[in-house]
Amino acid sequence: MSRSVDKKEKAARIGSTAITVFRKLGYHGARMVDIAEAAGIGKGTLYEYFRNKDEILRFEFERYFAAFQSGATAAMAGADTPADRLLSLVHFAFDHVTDWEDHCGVYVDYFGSGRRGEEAAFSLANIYTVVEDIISRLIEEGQASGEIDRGLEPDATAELLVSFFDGVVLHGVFSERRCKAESLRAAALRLLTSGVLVGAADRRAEKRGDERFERGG
Amino acid sequence: MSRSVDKKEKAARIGSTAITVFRKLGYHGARMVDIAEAAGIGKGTLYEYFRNKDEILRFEFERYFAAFQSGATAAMAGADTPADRLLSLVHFAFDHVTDWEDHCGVYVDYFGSGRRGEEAAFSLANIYTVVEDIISRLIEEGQASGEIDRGLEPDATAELLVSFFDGVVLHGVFSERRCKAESLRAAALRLLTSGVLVGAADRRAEKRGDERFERGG
Amino acid sequence: MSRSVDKKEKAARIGSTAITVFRKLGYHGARMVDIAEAAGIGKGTLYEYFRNKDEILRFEFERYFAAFQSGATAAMAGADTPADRLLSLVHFAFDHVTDWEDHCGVYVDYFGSGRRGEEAAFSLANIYTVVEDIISRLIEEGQASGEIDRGLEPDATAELLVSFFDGVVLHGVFSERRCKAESLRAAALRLLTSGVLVGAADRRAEKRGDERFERGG
Amino acid sequence: MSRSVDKKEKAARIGSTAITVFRKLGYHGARMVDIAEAAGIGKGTLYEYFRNKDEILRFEFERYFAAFQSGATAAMAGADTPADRLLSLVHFAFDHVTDWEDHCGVYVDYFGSGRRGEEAAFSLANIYTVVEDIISRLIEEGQASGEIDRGLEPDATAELLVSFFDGVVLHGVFSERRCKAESLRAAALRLLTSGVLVGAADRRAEKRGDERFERGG
DNA sequence: CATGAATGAGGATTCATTCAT
DNA sequence: TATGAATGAATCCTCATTCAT
Repeated sequence: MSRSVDKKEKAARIGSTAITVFRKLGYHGARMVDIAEAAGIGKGTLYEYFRNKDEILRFEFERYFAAFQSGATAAMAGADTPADRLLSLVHFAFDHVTDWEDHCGVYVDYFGSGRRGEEAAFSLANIYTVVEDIISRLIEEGQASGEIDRGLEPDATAELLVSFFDGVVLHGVFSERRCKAESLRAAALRLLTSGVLVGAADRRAEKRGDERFERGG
Repeated sequence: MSRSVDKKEKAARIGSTAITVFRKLGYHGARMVDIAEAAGIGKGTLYEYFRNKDEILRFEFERYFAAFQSGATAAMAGADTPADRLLSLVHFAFDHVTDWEDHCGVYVDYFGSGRRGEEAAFSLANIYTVVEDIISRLIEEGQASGEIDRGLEPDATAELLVSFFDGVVLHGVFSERRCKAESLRAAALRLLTSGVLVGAADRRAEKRGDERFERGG
Repeated sequence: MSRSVDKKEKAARIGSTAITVFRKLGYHGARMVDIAEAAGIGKGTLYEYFRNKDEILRFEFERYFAAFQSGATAAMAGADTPADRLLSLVHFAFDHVTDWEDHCGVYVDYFGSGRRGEEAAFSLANIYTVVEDIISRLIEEGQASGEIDRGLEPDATAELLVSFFDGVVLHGVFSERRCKAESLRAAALRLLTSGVLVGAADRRAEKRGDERFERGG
Repeated sequence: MSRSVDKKEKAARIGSTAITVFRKLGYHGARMVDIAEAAGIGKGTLYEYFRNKDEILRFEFERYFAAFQSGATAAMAGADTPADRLLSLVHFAFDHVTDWEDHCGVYVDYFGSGRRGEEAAFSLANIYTVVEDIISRLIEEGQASGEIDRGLEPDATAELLVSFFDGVVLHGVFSERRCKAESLRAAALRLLTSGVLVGAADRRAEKRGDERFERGG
């Protein structure tokens, strides 16, 4: 048993190191030796813990995915209304990206290489489906309870929100960030809740005012 | 003069083909032979038109970048107010992604491989800077004219918008799109203009109402 | 520790084999596979010991150069007068060429390819400078002690002697030798000591006789 | 006829240019394009005048060889005694190297690549045989007439002299010359005629004196 | 368990040569 | 005759993976 624990722990340490290396050198650019050296072990030892290069990434991706799922679940559990749950989710997403920054960068590199339909269980498409479904349902609930704009198409909006989130990740990977994470998060929340344009919000508010009259009438 | 060949045009044809191949096989996965075969030429001929694999991508990236710049400029030129220009830009961005879909996919793959500060002239960071500056100024103008929410921090919002846009691109690369591009675009525009939450828009509208009284008073 | 291999020794064995291959096929004509096969190892293994083709030659050249230097030093150490040292040096040079025959042949091939000023530390020019300086000084000493003809210009003679030596090497490379090494060496020594022409030696001897008289008088 | 003259002349011009290029870039390093460009013609045109890269060198080598032969013959024709002929030959050799410097350099490069027995008609071994035979006979004649030291083995000495000559060439190829050609030539002549060592010449002269007595007695 | 020496499949790139114009 | 576009054979080198110790 203790042996098995040791092995797992060492695999975790290696995997974690590997991500750092992948991040710096790119998945393709990183050689097995680089990882081994960074982990302070021999090249051959790597293969005692992982079948091959891909396997290391899969291992880490699983951790990443699991952390996302449990974190997202927890975030939503702490909120009452659908809208709050949505905002909590966004907050969590920002935190998650910060905590798993290197991972995110690596996945852009790795999954970006047109490997699309390769394996259902091991792809971002997978995580997307899960999250988009959650958000879509959240939106529907929010629309039912009147908290969320009924004019939005739940599926499209969900996909869009996830896309936006990806974009924030991607942007950090592609270019040095110019603004601080905090002001970015603030802008994101403000934008998501009330949009950019003053006129549009007004018009909608007015329209809704009319609706109330009409309904009320 | 020997066999007359329009070198410029042939280079364009090869580059275009290469992008398709890159998209399908990934930049790393695509072998020079693959590109040559796809272009219906010999392996060596490739090197008559491009110094190496990288050069092909650079060539295409330049075209992509140029198209983006001129397109964005044109889009904004056709609009009167800052807010309209912003919306035009968003519209154009969606069109651009559609027109240059393969390119976008390839760049995610290529630039994702931690090659960050390599060369100023050849990186997405470059395009980002340009666009973010434009948007930032647009927001400031919109805020000055009262069209855009003054609570938004121009720089952060600009970076965020570009990030969002990237996200939409990335999402298409990473997973098969679930919604039609049209409904996605509609959702995006609605979201950008008035946000998701009903309450927030209301609250803001009300606040502004108060301001009017105060001002008026 | 894994398979214990004396890396130093193996590198030496590979390098030595490589020289043989270079000699037979020419530096350019020899493919890495040829070397690997001759050494009884895999192509990739070569690169465990040497960064590239060039590096193999450099490695061997260093050995050759070191052997020359220590050998020349030892040869001269065993002689008393400058003239003896010079003759010892010539003897050693002949021995050296015999011992390092393949090397010499390879260097003609390698350094002959107009790569002149490439790298100070790695060129025959280097070895030449060292040797020519030694010989030049030897001649000066010999002239001072009256053993060597004072009419000779030390620098030019030194360069010439080294050139002659090179010529002997080169000749073996370019064409099958017609005479036995021994008779060649004998001829060289005779020629170096007293020249070819009878008349000249006589004339000089006579002149010197006159000088003696003049001095004596 | 004029056509044929044109062709020949152009071939000569191309060949001459090629030698310059070979000299600068090495035979292997020089690409056909380099030669074509240097000659101011198209790559394909090269093949109108020469079957292939090798052929260019052969063509030039033939010129070089012919010039050597006729020059050597003329040099010897102008001298009366064997010893004078030998000295004339040496003088001519020095002139020849100067006139055909680039050629010499190229041949070191080209023939140095272990291509030994390839083709009798096209190799330095060929030229060597011719020259060595001439010199050997010259020495025998000189020995018969008493002008040349009878202790020298004609064949070995001939081979040696040619080797020496090669050495002077080689040295110029391998390293920047330190001494002026003139002082080198002077040293060479002095060395060849009377050697380096004073004592040896004396001893020999004395010995010969004894011989005279003995013979005379 | 740990290791690193050995390996060869695989890919980018070069360049002499051909040949249609 | 002159040309340069096209070509693929040939070669260097990399690196994931194996395996003897």
